[in-house]
Amino acid sequence: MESLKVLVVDDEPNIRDLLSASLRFAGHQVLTSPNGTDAIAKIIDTQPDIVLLDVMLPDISGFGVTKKIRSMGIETPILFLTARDETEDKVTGLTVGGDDYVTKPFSLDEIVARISAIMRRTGKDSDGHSVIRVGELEMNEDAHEVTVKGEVVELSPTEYQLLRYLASNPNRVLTKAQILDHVWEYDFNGEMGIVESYVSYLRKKLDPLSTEPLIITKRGVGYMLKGPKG
Amino acid sequence: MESLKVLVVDDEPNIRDLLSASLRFAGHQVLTSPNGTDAIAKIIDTQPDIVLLDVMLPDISGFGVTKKIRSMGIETPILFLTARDETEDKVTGLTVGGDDYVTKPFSLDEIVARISAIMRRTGKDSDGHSVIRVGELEMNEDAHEVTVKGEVVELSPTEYQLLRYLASNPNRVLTKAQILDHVWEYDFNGEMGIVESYVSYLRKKLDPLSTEPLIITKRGVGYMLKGPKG
DNA sequence: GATGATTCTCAGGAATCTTCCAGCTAACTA
DNA sequence: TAGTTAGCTGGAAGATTCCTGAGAATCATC
Repeated sequence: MESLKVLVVDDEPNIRDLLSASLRFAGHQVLTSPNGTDAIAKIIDTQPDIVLLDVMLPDISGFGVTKKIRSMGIETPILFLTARDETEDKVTGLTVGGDDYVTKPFSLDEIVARISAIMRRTGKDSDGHSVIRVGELEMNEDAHEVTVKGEVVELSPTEYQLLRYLASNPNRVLTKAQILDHVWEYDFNGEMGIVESYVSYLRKKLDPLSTEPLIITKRGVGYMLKGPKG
Repeated sequence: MESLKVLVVDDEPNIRDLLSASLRFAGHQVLTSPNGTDAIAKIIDTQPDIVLLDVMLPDISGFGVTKKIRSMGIETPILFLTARDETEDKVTGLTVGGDDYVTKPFSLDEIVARISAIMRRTGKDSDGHSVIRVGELEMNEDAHEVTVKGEVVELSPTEYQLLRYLASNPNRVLTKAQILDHVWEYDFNGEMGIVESYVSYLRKKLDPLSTEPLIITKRGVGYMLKGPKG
């Protein structure tokens, strides 16, 4: 995906920092805003490509911000951030345009994936293919379907996210800490052993279908998904 | 359907926003108008392909707007938006031309379907196929008839709309939130469990006739209607 | 009104997924 | 080679998600 101008709106500095660091690293230009009024001003002023918008803000709610900017004819797609317990009834009507939502606590990979999906749907992403291909592995993001040499592999949500993170960084060693930070929700406070478990699950499902092991262990460093080139 | 120029006339900003977001996302060009006089001016000025016209407007009623523009020889088809409690008598006689009406609160899928139907009838939609085909499933939009391998399946209105939304997006996972936003009326504030119920109803009716399950559950993500390609 | 279809909610249970643990194996080091 | 460390994997408990039958409420039709 090409570089985007992203506006992050959240009153918690931790969340803002987390998201900006991650998105900057992904090559995007990031602006932040701590409340609704400031967000509206920044949206008008800087015209971002996408807005990550917390629903619960100290002054105007995320919905209020949306109404305001939409009434001004600004069509910037929005990814709402909502607490898990306030979703259900309040969320209706959010997914009609190009908009979408994720529940807190989220994982960073989730955010990146949703941004890609929105950009793809709104047609603003030029190289928008929804299929990740690494060697014999193929991930169809629309259908959420994974195949190895054409054979379909059924994965659980976490297995899918882990594989997507690995497949998005082929031929590059990712430490367990990195994997934990990207794939698991940001408030997860378990041990890194869980990454080992899920790598094991993935191997058990993927390796029987592939000609050579897909996920390589770099002892003392981390894991790497081997692609055709490297 | 090719891109249309749509004029949305309603005094409630929420409704205008909802409709414009949805129609813009569907690839149409959208203009909005908050009252009757402004609407008449915009219709004359911009010559839209279709008008979504609220019957209850602050100044001139939707009927008044229609009379006015018809008297000027403008034949633009109109989709009326009426409150449910407005008597049927008032509405009958509206649909004389290519016109049609939906009652508030409507579902977005309903609106999109009605627009397609009008465009088909007035012959302005070139590639207007009224049959949706996905694998063994066939939905005839004109006859409102569903068949699996040629066998007719009787569906309730909601079941039909749900299936149409799924069939319009084959091989693509749709979240329960998306389904709720598109298939159910916009003021529905129940739980997402209702989607599960209706998927269950559909499966009970469709699966006995098909060779393989049509609706796939992607656990933790949503539902998908599986087509022949994927 | 009465009957039947339809919509919607709810709750029990089934299936699946997540997480942790513990014992084991493989790899490195001295 | 033996000791040490890192990584692998089966098992199990607990949580989550999904399915579905039952029933109340509403709507349509005669």
